[in-house]
Formats: sequence, structure tokens, C-alpha cells
Amino acid sequence: MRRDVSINKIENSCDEVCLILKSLSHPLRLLVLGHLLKGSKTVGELVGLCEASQSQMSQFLIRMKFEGLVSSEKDGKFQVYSLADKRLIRLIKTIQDEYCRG
Amino acid sequence: MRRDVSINKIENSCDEVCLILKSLSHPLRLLVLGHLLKGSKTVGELVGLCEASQSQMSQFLIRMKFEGLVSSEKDGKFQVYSLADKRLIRLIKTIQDEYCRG
DNA sequence: CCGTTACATTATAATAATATAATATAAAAA
DNA sequence: TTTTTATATTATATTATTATAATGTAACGG
Repeated sequence: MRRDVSINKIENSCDEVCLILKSLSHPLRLLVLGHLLKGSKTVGELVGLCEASQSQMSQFLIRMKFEGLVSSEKDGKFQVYSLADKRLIRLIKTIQDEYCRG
Repeated sequence: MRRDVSINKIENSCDEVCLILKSLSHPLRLLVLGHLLKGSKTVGELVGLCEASQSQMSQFLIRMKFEGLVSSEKDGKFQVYSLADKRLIRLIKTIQDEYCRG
């Protein structure tokens, strides 16, 4: 007999998933991730694209890096950020598919 | 020429989407929605399944109803809640697929 | 070396979310 | 009618998030 364990699975990963969702659930962070979906960006580029303060952008990027959503590498004096996680990429694509059409 | 407007789309719907994501990004609410994915439930059933207080469950259900994530109908003295939105159903399924396996 | 650019860090005040408890209401059972 | 069950509402203390500003640092150009 095959038990349905999907609820157990969601119970077990609930806290982890919620951290990720919480990170997504901010207009600026979601927008940043939307831009990163199209390619890596420097902090300055993201500041320009999202009309946010440098401080706030930096804080949010560091938070998202800590949470494993983005990664960064140094390129000269620039810090270049990109999406770190394939699951996240698919999740953001789903969000865009479901909620960002028409 | 076809311009890529997905970023504009996500900018436009960002606030709306973020409300939904914010609602998802709480362990209890996500768990409730996971249970509702498998069928309608009364408040009491959800309280039992999720080990939450009646008050908190009621508050969260009302919030999610207000936000359009769940719907409810009265059945005798029971209030029966279900998932209200097909997009939400697909989103929760994606979350489970990506983050609740292995 | 000095200034500038790019980014990070720290501090703090304002706001929002959460847990909890107490009370209220409405339907059904006794 | 009184009691119980099921759910909703209100109030409040605690904690977390957020915006903002100010300062720090490291790399590069002149």
C-alpha cells in the first residue's frame, strides 16, 4: 500500500520553503530576481533598474545570498550577482507564467 | 520586432503577487494550503491537522479568504474552506515539486 | 597620494507580523 | 432553555521587517 506522504514532505520542508518564499514576497526582491532571471547584474545596474537605494539593494542582495537564492562573484571593482538555484529559477518562471500575463 | 516585456509584467503585478507570496510564506499558512490541495476542510479539521490554535487558524483563514486564496461555504454549523484559485493550485504544486522531494 | 566609484556595514526609527488570551456569536444538542 | 460546539472578533505584547541615513572599505584612475 502506497501512502500519500506529500503533506509530510511539505511539513518537513515547510520552514525552509517559507524562508525562500518570504524572501520572494517583497516587491523589490521579486523584481531583482526577475531581472536576474535574464542575466547576471552588478549592484549598480540593479539599483538603476529597480530605482532603489544602494543601501537597500546591498542589504537585500546580501540577505538573498545568505539564503542561497543568489550568488556573487567579483569582477574588478564590481560585484556581479546571479540566480544561484535552479529550483528558484523554475519557481520564478512559474510565478511569472501564472501571475504576470495579460 | 518583439520586445521582451516580462520584466514590465512582473513590475506591474509585483505588488499583487507579493501579497500572495507573503501569504504563502508562513509555515502554518503554507501547511494549511497543502492540506487544502487534497480537499476541502473545516476549520476544526485544519486546527487538528496543523496543531494550531483555533484563533490563529481562524485569523489566517480569514486573511487568506480576504486575499482570494481560499473560499468558504457554510455546511450546517461548519465552515468549509477550499482553495479558491487555479493559479494558486499550480503554484503550490510547483513549490511541492521543487522543494518537497527527497 | 588623493579623490572617486562601487559596494558593504551599522544604527535606528517606523511599521508590520505573530502568538496569545479573552470575549462574542450562532447553530445544534440535550 | 441551557449547554456545547464551531467559529469569529478584539486586544495586546512580542518580535521581525523595513526604510533611511551615515559611515566604512576596497579598488582604481589620475
